[in-house]
Amino acid sequence: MSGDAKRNKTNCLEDLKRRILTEALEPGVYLDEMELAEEYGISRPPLREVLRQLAGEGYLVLHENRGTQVAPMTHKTLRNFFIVAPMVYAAVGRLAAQNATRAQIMRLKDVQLLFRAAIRGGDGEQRALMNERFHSVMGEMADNEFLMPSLRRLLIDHTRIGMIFYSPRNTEMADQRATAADQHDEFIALIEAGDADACADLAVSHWELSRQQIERFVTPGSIFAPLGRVPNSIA
Amino acid sequence: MSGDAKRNKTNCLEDLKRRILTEALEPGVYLDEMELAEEYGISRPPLREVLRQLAGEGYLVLHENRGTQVAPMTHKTLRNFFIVAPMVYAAVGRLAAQNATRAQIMRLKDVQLLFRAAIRGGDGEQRALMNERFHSVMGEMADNEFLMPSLRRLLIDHTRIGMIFYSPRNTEMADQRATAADQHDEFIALIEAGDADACADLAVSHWELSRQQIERFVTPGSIFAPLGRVPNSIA
DNA sequence: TAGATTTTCATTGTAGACAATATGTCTTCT
DNA sequence: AGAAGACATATTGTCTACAATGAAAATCTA
Repeated sequence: MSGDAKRNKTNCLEDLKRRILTEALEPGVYLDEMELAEEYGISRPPLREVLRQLAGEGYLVLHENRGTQVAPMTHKTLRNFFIVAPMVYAAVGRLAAQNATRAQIMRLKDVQLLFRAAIRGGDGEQRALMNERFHSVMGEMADNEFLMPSLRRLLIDHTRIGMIFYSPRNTEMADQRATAADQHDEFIALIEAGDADACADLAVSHWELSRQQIERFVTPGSIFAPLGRVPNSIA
Repeated sequence: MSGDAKRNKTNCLEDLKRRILTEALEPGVYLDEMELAEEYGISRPPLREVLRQLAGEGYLVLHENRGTQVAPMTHKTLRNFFIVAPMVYAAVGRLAAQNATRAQIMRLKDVQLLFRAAIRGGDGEQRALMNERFHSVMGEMADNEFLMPSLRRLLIDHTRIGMIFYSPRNTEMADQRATAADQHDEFIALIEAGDADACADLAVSHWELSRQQIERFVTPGSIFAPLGRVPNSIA
């Protein structure tokens, strides 16, 4: 049984990411080490390594002696997101067009097919994950270890925010999804052409589309009420 | 003895960071888990947690079943650094001026005193660490969880690069250090005044100073020859 | 002697048992 | 009855021992 331990461990890592991104594990929720270890068929030490790594990548927050929490989303989170996202996305777009390899472009096209399939099928979870992967691949194209950390962090919350609002029937949102998918195709074309300026501009447009969608839902305000406040926080 | 384990663990984390930043542990070097565990008086599982965390923050690179490596610095590293640094530093400067708290400004002043003391004393290691801490505090002032990851990653290599070139006697470099210290004081003043635009501009100037210093030393080219190539790498 | 195969061994990865910390509950006292 | 303190319990953190992987050395074959 222990022969599969490593496989279980990487599966654990990927699956926890998926559950957090899709909000199957909601922001602010506390995790149980024993429970998770048993669930993934590994013991606690390697699980704890996974949790540390996920904390390092911004999926989780570790509280010493008080457990592990799925990264909370507060009102400030959204504000901060709006400040940094356009800057980083534009930079990634530019660099991706400059540095993409043939193999990466092929991967991007594959992901885009899955993305469109998810939209057609009305599968919100898969749509969110494939969108995340699309922009993650663009990040890899940019090939810059100093830009990637912030991009990764942005994509986590961008994906989670997208999951909150998803509603398959709403025609207005369906239109937005169609536009987003078309923009993805444009990304591919511009990257293949190596047109850095246009790709950076498109990244800004793509962001604007997403921003409008978010803002329309934030006005109620209730959604971003304190999800998962830290226990014993002084503030 | 096990009562101090936690203390040893945090000490281990901080000390490894210090050794990496000061290049006491050189880029590309491989670490020995047993050796480190013994050195810090903890067992391997918690040490491995520390290593995972450091990997998540960009200090280390984990190679499955083949050990842990201090993050290498290649020629491309420097190129990528030059692309992202001005963007992130400017953003941090702007946000720090907008969001800094009284307590943070006091901490910044304290760090600045230590920074100047290190320069006067000719202590290159301390100078590098206090410079890192100064900009780290500015990052905390910016108070943006999406910007911080890239800033942290930049500061790691910025500090390591700075350590390579440090020479206490060279008068030209001494002048540059004096200028840098003065700019730090300007940062403090602008942050206290809440002048975001000026603070962003200063961040760019501060970066320019550092960039010039780096470029002067990179022309030889030998320094950034492949330090710490990944074993069995396909590329 | 050169190459390929097997064996050895150092090092990483994991499991299960133990220790320490924090929270919640129950008692006790005012 | 309410609050403070001590205890009990659940959960986190750690240690020792074992398993598995990979690299290097030694052996064998052509």
